[in-house]
Amino acid sequence: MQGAFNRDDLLEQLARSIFTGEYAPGEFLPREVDICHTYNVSRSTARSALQTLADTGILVRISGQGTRVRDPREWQLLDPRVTHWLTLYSEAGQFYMQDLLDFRASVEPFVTMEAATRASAADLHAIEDALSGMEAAWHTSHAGRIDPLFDVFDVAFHEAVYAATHNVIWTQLSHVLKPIILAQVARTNRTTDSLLESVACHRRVFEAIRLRERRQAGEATQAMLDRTAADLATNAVAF
Amino acid sequence: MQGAFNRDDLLEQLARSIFTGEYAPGEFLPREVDICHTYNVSRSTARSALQTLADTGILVRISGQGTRVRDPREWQLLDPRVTHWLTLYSEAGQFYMQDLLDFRASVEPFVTMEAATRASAADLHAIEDALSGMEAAWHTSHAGRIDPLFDVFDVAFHEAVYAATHNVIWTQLSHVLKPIILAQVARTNRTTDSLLESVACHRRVFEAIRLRERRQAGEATQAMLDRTAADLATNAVAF
DNA sequence: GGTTGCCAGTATGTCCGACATACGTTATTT
DNA sequence: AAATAACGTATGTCGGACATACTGGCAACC
Repeated sequence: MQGAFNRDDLLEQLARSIFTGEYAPGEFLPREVDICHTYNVSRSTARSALQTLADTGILVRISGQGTRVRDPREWQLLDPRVTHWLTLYSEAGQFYMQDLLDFRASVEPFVTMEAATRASAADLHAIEDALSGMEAAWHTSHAGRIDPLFDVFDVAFHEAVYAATHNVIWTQLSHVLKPIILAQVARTNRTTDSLLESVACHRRVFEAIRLRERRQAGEATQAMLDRTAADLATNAVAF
Repeated sequence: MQGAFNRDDLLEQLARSIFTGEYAPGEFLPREVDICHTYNVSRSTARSALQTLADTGILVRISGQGTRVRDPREWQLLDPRVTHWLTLYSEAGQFYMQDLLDFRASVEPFVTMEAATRASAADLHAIEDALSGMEAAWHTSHAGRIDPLFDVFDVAFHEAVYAATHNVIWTQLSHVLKPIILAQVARTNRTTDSLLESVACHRRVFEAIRLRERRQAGEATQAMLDRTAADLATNAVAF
C-alpha cells in the first residue's frame, strides 16, 4: 500500500473508493491527516488530490467540519475524468450511467447529420482511416480471438464524426462520451460475424456523410445504434 | 492590490488575466514565487489556484519549466466556470464563443422536443413559474427602465426546459450554457415591446410542451431563437 | 425554563522553509 | 562533432506551525 504514492496515484485511489461506493454520497471521508498516514503522503499532496475531486463537484470540503461525498447530481459528468471513473469503477446501473447511454443514443444521429453538412476533406479522411482500421482488425481476428484494435478504431470512428461537426462543444462531448462508447462497443463486438456487420453499418454512415446526405446520415446512424442495442440485449443473457 | 487575497480571489484574478488575453495561449505565466509576491499569498495558495486552472485544461504545468497557457482547444468548455469566465472577460469573437452560441441554437429545439415528451407535472410548474416571473417583470418595467428580473426569469425558463428532459447531461449542459444565454437575453430584451413579444414566444413553447406536441415544441423554439437572432442583428448596429 | 453567550475541540485553510525531481542550457569529455 | 556531465531554474513534495470556521456543551442571564 505504501510504495511511491504521488498526487495522481492518490487521486485515482480516492476516486476508485468513491465510485465503487466505499464512501457513499453524504458520507464523510477520513480526515486529511488520516489519509496522509493511510497512503503515506504529505498533507500538501492529500489536499491537492482532494481539491481536484472537490473541483469536479464530487466532494464538498467545509472548514472545521470535514470532507464528504456530494449528491451525484452535483458531480460534473461533463468532465471526461468523471465519466472515465464512472465506467471504470461503477456498477452498470449505478449513478447516472443510464443517462449517459440515453444521451449518446439520442444525440448521435443529430451529430452525424451535422457532420454530413460540415465535414471537410480532412474530416472525411479521418473517418475513413478509422473505418479502414476496423476492417484491418477484422482481417486479423479469428473465431475465438477478436483483435482488440477493432474497438479502438470503432471508438476513433465515432470521435472523428463528432469532430467533423466543427464545433468544439460536440468535440469535447465526444471526449466525455468516449469511455461510455468504448464500454459499449467492447460488449458488442464479440464474434467475427458481428464485426463484419458493424463495419457495414459504419460504412453506410460514412458514405452518407461523404455524400452530404443529411437525412440519410441520420437514418444510418439510427440503424447502427439499433443494431448495437439489439446486440447488447442478446449478449445480456450471457452475463 | 494586496488586501485579503484568498485562494478564490486569486483564482478569479488569474482567470481574468488569461481570458482578457493578458497571458496569450502558449505564453508563460510568472513563476509561482512571483505570483506569491504580486498577490501577497503563500506558495500553497498560489499552487492551489494554479492547479485548478490546470485541471480545467487552461494551464499546463511542467516541472522544471514553468506554467503556460494551453491552446484554447484544450480548455474544458464544458465546465460552467470556464463559460462563465469566457462571457465575463472575453471579447465577443474571441476563443470559442461562437461555437457555444451555435451549439445552443442548434440543440435547443431538440431539447424542447425531449422536454415535450418527458416533462412531469413538477417540470411544467417550474417552467410556468419562470414564465409568470417574466410577465410580472414586464408589468414592473417602463419605457426607459427594464426590470432586470426579466432576464433572470428568462434564463430560468430555459434552464427549466433543459431540466424537463430528465437527463442529467442536458441539465448540466444548461449550466454550461447559462452564462451564454444570459449574455444573449441581456442584449435582446431592451424595450417593453420586445419583452412582450418575448413572453409570447416563450408561452408558445411552454404550451407545446404542456400538450406534449413534440414537433410543435421544436418549431416554437426555432421561432423563438430566430426572433432572438433578428433582434440581435438590429441591436448590433447600436453598438 | 428557555435563550444567549462563551469556550474548548476538531478539521480545513493558509503560511513558511526546506529538499526532491524534472527540464533546458552550457560546459566538458571523448 | 557527438555524447555526456554539470549547473541553473521551476515545479513537486514534505513537515510543522498557526489561522479560521464549524460543532457542541456548559454556564450565565432574562
